[in-house]
Amino acid sequence: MLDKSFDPASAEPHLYEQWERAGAFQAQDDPNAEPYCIVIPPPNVTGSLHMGHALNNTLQDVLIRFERMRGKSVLWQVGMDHAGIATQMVVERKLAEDGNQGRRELGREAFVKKIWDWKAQSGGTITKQLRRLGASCDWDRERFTLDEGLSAAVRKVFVQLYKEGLIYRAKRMVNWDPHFQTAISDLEVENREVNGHFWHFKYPLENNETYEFPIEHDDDGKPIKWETRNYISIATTRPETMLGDGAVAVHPDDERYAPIVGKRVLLPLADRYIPIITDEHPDPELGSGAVKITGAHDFNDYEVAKRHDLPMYILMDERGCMKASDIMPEKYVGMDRFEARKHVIADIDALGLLEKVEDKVIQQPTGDRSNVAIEPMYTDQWFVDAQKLAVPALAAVKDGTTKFTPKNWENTYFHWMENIQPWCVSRQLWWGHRIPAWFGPPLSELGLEDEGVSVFCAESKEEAREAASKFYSEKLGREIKVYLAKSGVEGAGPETYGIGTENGIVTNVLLHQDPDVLDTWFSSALWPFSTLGWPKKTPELERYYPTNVLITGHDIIFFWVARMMMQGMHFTGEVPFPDVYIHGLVLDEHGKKMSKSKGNTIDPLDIIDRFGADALRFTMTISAAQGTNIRMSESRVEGYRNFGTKLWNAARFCQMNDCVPMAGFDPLAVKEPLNRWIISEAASTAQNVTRALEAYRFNDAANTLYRFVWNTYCDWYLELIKPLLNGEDETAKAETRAAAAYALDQALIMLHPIMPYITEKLWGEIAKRETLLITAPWPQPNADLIDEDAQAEMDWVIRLISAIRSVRAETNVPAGAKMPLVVCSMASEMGAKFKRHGTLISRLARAEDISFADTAPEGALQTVVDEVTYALIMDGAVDMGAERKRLQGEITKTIGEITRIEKKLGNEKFTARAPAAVVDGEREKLKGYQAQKAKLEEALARLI
RNA sequence: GGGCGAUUAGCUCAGCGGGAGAGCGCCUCGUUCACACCGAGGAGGUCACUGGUUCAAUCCCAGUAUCGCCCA
Repeated sequence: MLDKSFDPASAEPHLYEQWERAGAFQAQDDPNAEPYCIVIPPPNVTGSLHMGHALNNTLQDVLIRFERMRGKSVLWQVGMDHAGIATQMVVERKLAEDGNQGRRELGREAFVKKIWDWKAQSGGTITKQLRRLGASCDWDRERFTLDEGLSAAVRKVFVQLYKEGLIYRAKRMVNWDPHFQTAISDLEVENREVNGHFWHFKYPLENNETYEFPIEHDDDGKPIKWETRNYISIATTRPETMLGDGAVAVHPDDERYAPIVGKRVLLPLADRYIPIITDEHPDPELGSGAVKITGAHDFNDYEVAKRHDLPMYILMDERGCMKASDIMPEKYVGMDRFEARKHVIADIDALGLLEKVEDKVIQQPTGDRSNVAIEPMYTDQWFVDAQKLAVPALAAVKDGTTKFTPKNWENTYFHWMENIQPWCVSRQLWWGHRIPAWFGPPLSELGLEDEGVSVFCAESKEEAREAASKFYSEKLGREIKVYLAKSGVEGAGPETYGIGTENGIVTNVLLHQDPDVLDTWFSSALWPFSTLGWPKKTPELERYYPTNVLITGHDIIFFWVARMMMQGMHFTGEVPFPDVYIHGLVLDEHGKKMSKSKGNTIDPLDIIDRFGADALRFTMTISAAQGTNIRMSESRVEGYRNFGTKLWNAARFCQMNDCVPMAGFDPLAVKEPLNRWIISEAASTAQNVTRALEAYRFNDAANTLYRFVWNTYCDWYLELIKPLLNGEDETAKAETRAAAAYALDQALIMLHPIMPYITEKLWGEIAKRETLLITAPWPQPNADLIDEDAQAEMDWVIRLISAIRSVRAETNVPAGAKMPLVVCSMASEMGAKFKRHGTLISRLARAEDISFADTAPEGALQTVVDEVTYALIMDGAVDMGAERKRLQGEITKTIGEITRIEKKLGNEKFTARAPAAVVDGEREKLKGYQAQKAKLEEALARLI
């Protein structure tokens, strides 16, 4: 006997173990089974389960379990990424908390070892949490982006792209994070609105020259008043960068400055002269129309500086502190950039050159992890030529090889891909894939004529050494030995090479590997094929690539989807997946993004603890309507927990009534209309759920099941079979028991992908089974199981019972009172129907002594169903006022319908142009309503 | 400034060219042995606004308003 309700806390771990022990999560070997594969969006090794993961992984698991039950050979490829910045940050913080040496004191090797130690101990929390959610991924194939296999894939990709010219090293503007002291990509920068200032400075003209500057204009915009100026006015939101100005630019059409274009101004504080140039970049309408150009510290200025060949003065070091150089005034050296800002402003003011200060809301580029202001910096970095890789990736979505669901996200993808920028992939971190590039001495250092660095990209040290040896030997015309510097040397870089001489002749060189690592997303981009074994031609790669669908949130379309598309197509020649399903975000009850700083996060594990994983999963699934975000509310989860309990109790009822699955039960051989009906309902539910899941319509699938279980099976079927089970007809009883068990099984099977725990538990509890539910076969579509006659008949029974209950309730008949029922029809068909269903109508509607007559007796309660009047005879006082009001209300409603349809049918254009089926349908409806109205009016007339 | 989305019952949301739906909440009644994490019945909506297309618009199109997200 089942307990009164399901206890998730005690049952879930056991069930999960059972699945794992049975090897249910591993793909089958059956070569005839169709393969089905999803790769998990790899969570961070530092991560822990949040609502976004809960949604994302629930949807994946729903599909995975669904396809597994459909008999496919299913692989849910699981794993984590190493999350370069985040992990390094976590471990550095931990070292500091524990009072250990810092990263730099420890040195690279020791520090990286500490991270691995940390990973072994505390990393991967999320994988345990995914198990609690019920995720049926193949843990035996778990991968990590820093695994040897995946790292080999990274090296191969890097080297090949380098050889193809699609990866290059260049000095360019990048987003520099002064906190983490690394470059980051555009995508890792958030533009946040902050209250800042606009400082207006005067830059005096050389030799105290002057010009006439218009200060008043007439209505046509013509200048009418001028003043004599010996300076040009510029405005900036970052005053400290003025120390690195290379020019002042004005728009070529800006006549105000025409007289001074080509002249020079004195850059205050720096005491340098810089030219006034013209460029399209300055907007004459904005500020003074003149713009200072700091080529090495601003993206726009950088473009201007390049166009005009202006010098790029690098002002700061990696921490964002002013750095000693030829152009840096001594007093600012070593100051933090914000400290320097204060001093620059004060010093300009002291010179009388501070014109004014405005308050201004500015877009502050901010590191998404560090939360510090990002500094545009001119540095050497590695870049991927994303523009070229984007071409096929873009085409694949345009031509439908890969489809997004919902489709509108394709626009986002297109827009980004069409405007894609070079991707900065080098990071000045220690945790990640070390860039497989080795630097040697430039040829200029070896007495040969050549500019630039000598770099050797190779998949291994040996290959790098070989390539370098060949290179130098050929160039110098003699055998040159190549040595590799020990890795982990602090401060090493491209300039750290060595030249060995014997007797003044170069005989050997020392190479040094690039100290930087690659962006984590560089390895994540390879995930769909690197996890399957690429570059090796493994059976898994052969079988499961391209994968079937990628499920993710829209926030990483750029970060990940686009990059997987690019790398996948470039290296495998195929798209990584034909479908991309983009789900919404999980928001709090008030529609706000959840965030730790807001304190509005809901912990999925807490929800699981309180309501069970199934309730959380059902909530996620039924809320996942395409194109919508999910507002998470506890009452919703509670409601679906209740749904589980409802299912549980239905099973309990079955158990109490010996409704156990019968071997060899043939649903097609069933006789009782009631049973034919529930089988038919189950079949159409199967059809609808299958279609919904195939189309990623998760909410439809869940809704269909909810209604089938609660509204059809529990509310009606189980109630309707009670009289039968208590009856005398043993044949009918046996059939009903088997049918009830069959329909329950169908519900368990179909609910399993969404609510795996409770369904598996019931599956095992209510009968001896040959297999676990997780591997039970999904219902095959079978049109023969749909019985429209049975559906129509039971629909009538239900509507009749509802109508009688409604009359009783509205006329305040005591709930327990039994009333004689008079069916006002002498049709033989009606008699037959009541012969079949009279007993259960009696029981469920609390009617007795069913009789047939031409007309209703006086003073009875009446209701009309399908044009037949049913009279309930009251014993004692009837609330006739209530009854009159009720009938009058129904008549009014019916007249409303009649009027509406008559108006429609009265429209000649409607009857002429609307499809015949629609017109006929309307005529039928009209007839029905008219008959009903007549019956209702008769009924009203019969009331005293 | 550009793009995308939302506006439907008190709340949270589905639906989407031919009779307005669900869950929660609310009101009334009910502990008859699956379930009070329940059952029965009920109230509640000019489907944001303005135009247009159509025989027919909550649904398609255009515009307006408000809100949200993304990009610059």
